Amino acid sequence: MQKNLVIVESPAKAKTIEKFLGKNYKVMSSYGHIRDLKTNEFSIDLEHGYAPQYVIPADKKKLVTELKKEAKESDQVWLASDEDREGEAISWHLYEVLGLKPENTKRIVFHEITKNAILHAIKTPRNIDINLVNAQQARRVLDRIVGFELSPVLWRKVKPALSAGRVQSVAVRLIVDREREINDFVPEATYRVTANFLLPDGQTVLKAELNHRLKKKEEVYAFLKSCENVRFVIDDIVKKPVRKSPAPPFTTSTLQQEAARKLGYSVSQTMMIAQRLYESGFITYMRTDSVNLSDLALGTAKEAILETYGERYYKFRQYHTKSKGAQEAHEAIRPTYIAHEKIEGSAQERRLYELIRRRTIACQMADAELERTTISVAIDGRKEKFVATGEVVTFDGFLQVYRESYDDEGEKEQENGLLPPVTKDEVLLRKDIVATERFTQRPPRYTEASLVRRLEELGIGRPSTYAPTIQTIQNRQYVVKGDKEGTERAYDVISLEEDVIKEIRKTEMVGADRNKLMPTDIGIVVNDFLMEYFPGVMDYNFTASVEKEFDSVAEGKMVWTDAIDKFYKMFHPIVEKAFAVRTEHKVGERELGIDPKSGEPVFVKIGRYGPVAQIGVASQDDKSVKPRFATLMKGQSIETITLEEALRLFDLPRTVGEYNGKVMVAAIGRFGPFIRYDGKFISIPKEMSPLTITPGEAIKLIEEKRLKDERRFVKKFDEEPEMEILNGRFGPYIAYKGKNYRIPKTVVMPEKLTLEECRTIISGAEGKTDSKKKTVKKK
DNA sequence: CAGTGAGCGAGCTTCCGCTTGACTT
Repeated sequence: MQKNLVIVESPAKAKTIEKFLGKNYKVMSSYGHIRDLKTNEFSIDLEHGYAPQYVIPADKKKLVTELKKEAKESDQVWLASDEDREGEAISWHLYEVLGLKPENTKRIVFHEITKNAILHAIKTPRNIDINLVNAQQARRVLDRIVGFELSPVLWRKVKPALSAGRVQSVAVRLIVDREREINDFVPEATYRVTANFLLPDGQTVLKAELNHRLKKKEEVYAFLKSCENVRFVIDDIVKKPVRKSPAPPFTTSTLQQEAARKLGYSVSQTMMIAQRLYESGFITYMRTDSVNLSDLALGTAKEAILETYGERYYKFRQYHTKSKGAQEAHEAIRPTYIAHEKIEGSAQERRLYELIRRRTIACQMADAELERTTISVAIDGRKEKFVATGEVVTFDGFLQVYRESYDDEGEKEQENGLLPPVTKDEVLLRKDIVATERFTQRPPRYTEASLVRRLEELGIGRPSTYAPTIQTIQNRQYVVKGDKEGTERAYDVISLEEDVIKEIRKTEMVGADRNKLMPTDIGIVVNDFLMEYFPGVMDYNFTASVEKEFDSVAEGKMVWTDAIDKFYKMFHPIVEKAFAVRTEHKVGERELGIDPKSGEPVFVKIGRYGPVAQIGVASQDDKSVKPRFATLMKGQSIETITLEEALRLFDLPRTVGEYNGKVMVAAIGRFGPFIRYDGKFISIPKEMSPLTITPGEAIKLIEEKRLKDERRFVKKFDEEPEMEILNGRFGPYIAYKGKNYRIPKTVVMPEKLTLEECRTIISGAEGKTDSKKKTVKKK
């Protein structure tokens, strides 16, 4: 029989707040939105001013009934969802659905979860801001219109079950555009000239680089020639102090980036681990775009720094969120108790916590101070100079705790540390001068985290959607995360040593990539199609420009349905037009030529299940005339495949030969190329092709597989037939009731494990969370 | 993480933002 009911968005938050408010307050959570448009219908009434048709999702019904009951029994209901557009809408939906009355409903907001902040909020309630709510409705309705009108166009023109949307389609475009930039990239070569000089002591070496790059080989020869018999003199020594400041505290996006670079976590992994830290009360909320720190956090960070590092290392800093739309609904991501150096939890949780803690502390620490020394060496008779730069940390400051990582690390030239002591006009002895051919770098492919950074820069997507968006574009097979083989490239090294000029040719590997996002054929075709018909929605500034409209709505300067009407009147006719375009062929289809055997045309296109080659066309009249199909191989693209390559695909399945009286057949299946032999399937490694594999190679694969299968069974238990010890790709493991368990490294001889020991291993593993992977849906 | 193994003429599909679910017989 409480007097007051407070409703917040997150249950973890509810738990903490309840402690501050005492007996007269009950705090409950709405678990985000409690109402939304129907999931499988358009749900916007175009005839009646774009009226949204909201429903309570099935999994929220129980919760809503409970909230209703509690609200009825309370004298006063406090709607305490976040202070941003979505939060305001959540409060409004609660108000409507729970049937609340104005006289006993109050809207409150607080920016940090402390007793003071909450008590202050209770003292200063306000009403629901209907303009802000309407801005959210406009956002929601626009996204539904874009998504549910574009997707069906793709089903018709490209492939069933595809999707398009304001956020995901632009994310795909970024990746497609980048891949094209990479394809079109022409590296330019220049010569980078470095020299090693001996100081007068005859021992110390000074390494310096020429202050400009040479373009042509003839220039290099001329330059080296001119260096043969000249004096090199220390021309200038400049020392300059440099300061470096710490990075701001973490937001969702920067946390995702740093966790990827420093800990190797994927974007969704980071979010799952952070969620657990949040629920355990170790960190503040993990979905935020704010870099703001509460006074409490600033104070405790100061204490921790003063205690551990001393006054010299402390500096008060306040960060402000730059992005315009940011509402500062939450704080930055930080430890709840900064004094806690370590936490209990899995190794992953501890590492992420430590990262967050270090970043938070570092941002309240003093600048690092460095001294940068630049030494220039004059060449008699030339105006170019050799330059050596070195940086020495004179005061480490925040660097003692945290060093930010960058994506292009390792590509940068190594910087010198301390330079040897030299004096002006000192004459140096030339050891050698080396000119190395260097090439300009192609733009980098996106990683999950760098894509998030780019989306955030463009103001597209929100902290809660970065990870799901990246999942969606991979689920739709617009984009794959994968590796790319590098190619070999030759470069010249021309050197002057003693009085001899020598030229040698070396090779290096370039362009190799690991775990990067690359567009698929489907992604490219869909992107190009959308770019042709819907350039407005695909524009990188589309979100920014509609956000401006939503802002006007939020400020009460515009009626939300007018904003939608303006957009719809422009957008819908284009959808109609895109539908109406009669195409003989599928979007993205390409005719390669004529099959010499049948005289029929050969096409490549996006088929029902992905890229496919086709010989002949279906006949309208004669149903028996059927085209033939063959799936493209991994690495082949409908953009680049040739007629010959396409025709070869129709050689599969192909009889490779016989072995022990049974045939070996090569083909491509769901998981790539394989050999079928004696009712078994053996994968063909990617160095070989099913088109060219020889009987000898196939037999070798079959024998290897046979050997592996024999070694697969390590041990069985008669008393427990479901318990088995097996050899897998990653060594021995225990299989039990459809689940697999790792055998600890401390076990040297797995075959000696007893049933009891196996059980202990399993019960030990059960305690931890095991990420269950969903198998590909069949049928 | 731990083994899988097609098809291409009609059944269904889809958006973006909030938030964490977890059962009865």
